[in-house]
Amino acid sequence: MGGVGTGGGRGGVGAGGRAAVAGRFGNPFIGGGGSLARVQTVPVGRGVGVDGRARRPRLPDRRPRHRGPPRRRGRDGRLKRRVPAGERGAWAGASPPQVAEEVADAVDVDATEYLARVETSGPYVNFFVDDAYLADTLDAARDAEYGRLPRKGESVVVEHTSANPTGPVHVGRARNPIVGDAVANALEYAGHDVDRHYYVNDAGRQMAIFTWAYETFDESELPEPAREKDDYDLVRYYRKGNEVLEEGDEETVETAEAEIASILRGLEAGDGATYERVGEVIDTVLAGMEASLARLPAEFDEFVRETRFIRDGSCDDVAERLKTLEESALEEGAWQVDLSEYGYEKSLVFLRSDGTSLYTTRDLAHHEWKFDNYDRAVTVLGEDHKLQAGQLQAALDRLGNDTDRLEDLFYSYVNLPEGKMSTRAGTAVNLDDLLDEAVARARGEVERRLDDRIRDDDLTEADVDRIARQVGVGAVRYDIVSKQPSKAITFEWDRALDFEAQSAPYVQYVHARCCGIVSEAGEEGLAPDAAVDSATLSTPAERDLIQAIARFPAVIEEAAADLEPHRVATYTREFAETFNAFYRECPVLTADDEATREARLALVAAARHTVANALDVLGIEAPESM
RNA sequence: GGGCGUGUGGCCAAGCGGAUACGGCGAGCGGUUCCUAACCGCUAGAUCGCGGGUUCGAAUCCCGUCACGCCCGCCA
Repeated sequence: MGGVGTGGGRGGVGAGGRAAVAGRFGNPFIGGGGSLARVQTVPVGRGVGVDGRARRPRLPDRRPRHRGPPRRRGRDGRLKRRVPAGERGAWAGASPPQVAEEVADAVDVDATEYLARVETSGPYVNFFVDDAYLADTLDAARDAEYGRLPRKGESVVVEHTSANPTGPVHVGRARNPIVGDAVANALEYAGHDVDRHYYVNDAGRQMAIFTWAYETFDESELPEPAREKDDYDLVRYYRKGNEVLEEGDEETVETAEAEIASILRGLEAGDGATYERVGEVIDTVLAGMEASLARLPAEFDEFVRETRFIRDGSCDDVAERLKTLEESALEEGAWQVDLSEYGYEKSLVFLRSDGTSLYTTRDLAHHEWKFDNYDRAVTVLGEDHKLQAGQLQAALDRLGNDTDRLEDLFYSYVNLPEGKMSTRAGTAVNLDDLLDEAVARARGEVERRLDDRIRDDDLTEADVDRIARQVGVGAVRYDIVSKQPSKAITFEWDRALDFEAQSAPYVQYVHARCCGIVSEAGEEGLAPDAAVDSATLSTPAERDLIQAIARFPAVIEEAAADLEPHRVATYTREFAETFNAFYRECPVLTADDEATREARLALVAAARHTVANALDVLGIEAPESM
């Protein structure tokens, strides 16, 4: 069991270990790596030594397990950390309660910066923070950038989506851009230098089919496009092409296959004219897909083309190096490498008998290029790519790369109740349609609520548009990003577009409430930046809210380190619940005395920054009114 | 057949070695002269797929089993 207070996972710790250290407890901007570093949420007994000073645990060899917030809080509203004492190890033989006592006794509260007291409760050791911790949290969250961790000086490339440019982006794959974008955001917030890449498969058979079909069929043979957009226009050729290949007569198929093969050979040979033909199709479709993804919004720093690695010779280089391996062999004219030492039964073919490369061969060159340009590489992939990704990693390792720098994040596909979505078969729900429907339904909600609106802020038509878009798109993203990627999702309109609790609007509403309070305060000449005595904030609801704010940087750190953006979504939901309790119980502008008004206003401002940035990580807009 | 993943109240779902399993939807009841009710409170509903095991302690780890999904191409 690891020490919770220390960095743990591969995310590393910030300068001086401050970020992660204080982060487990809450806030990386406060604490200075001092006292909080000694506060641990650790089952005592394993790995944590209580020496004379009893405050410096060993670094864990595994990632910490106790990451969550304290579920229970002290009646006084102070932070309690549960520390179950037990397991075997240093205290073998001692009962958990005894160990807890020893640990509690060994902690010198006076020597810490933020600890008020330490208590035991059966096998648990609870640590309580003092007012200084709350005050410093409030202070740190005054910054609109609250939650952004210190720069780590480490570059990461996040490759996501990378859907073949065969047609409009559909919902079956929508998890990829949404999760990928959120992971990239989380890494950025955690202090990494992030680039977002879309890897374009422009060298495969699919694209050759597409190009042949585009050049062969006439528009008059095709149905009307579903939408006046280039990707919808061109996908008709792709579908028609596949249909002919599957159902056409022998002669037609033969001719087509000859043309397709010639296109593939042209690409492999680096033939300029072929590149131009294929490029025209790809550029057109990709531009359409890019526009759809931008609505999420998911944007990319670079579209990396597969053919690039053929043209620059690096794919050949990889193949040549693979050939020299002991495990490689020429079988029936095709080169393959035996990866059984990595647990893969079947050999990986890296050169066809006609000498052309395969997808994985090019991807090997692609990844070595990533290693040359970045410290780490993260790839978001559908679960059907697991085997291929594993073989890729094994081959990369065999070629002498440090594959610890490579991490994959897999997600299950979104399916329809009646089965899979397919571009080719045209059975998919397109992302554009989902977003349109989401915005339309959101608009309906906005208009329905317009009548019984208490707030007198006269929403304009533009405001209604804005809110409908923010809420509609946000709901779609939240629905997807809030779930563990490994779990399968069955797409149902009503479920995906539920604006009730536990959805984006629920959280967005909290932000709008914060903004409403701050702006109204401004009208009364009250700014949220007065010096605040945190002792003024003494009710449980206020304390809980400060603690929720304090947790945010740790949530970022963990979501980034573990590539689990859904944790940020869970956090936003819990945060919203905590804020709403505060909202219900603690009037801000109408508070009894001036000191309370100012202190609560500062708290609202801090909450606003927190929820705005948490939503930002998820790629969801934070409306100032709704 | 083998590999990987998933299985938590009627439905969705968090938690993934620790204190009475977080929430939502749906069901029932209640709350708005007061900073936005896209909100809040209360009630009912869970042998955490099933069977073993490890542990002071298991939804969480191990073994087995069942169900569902994905994968096992000189496709991508």
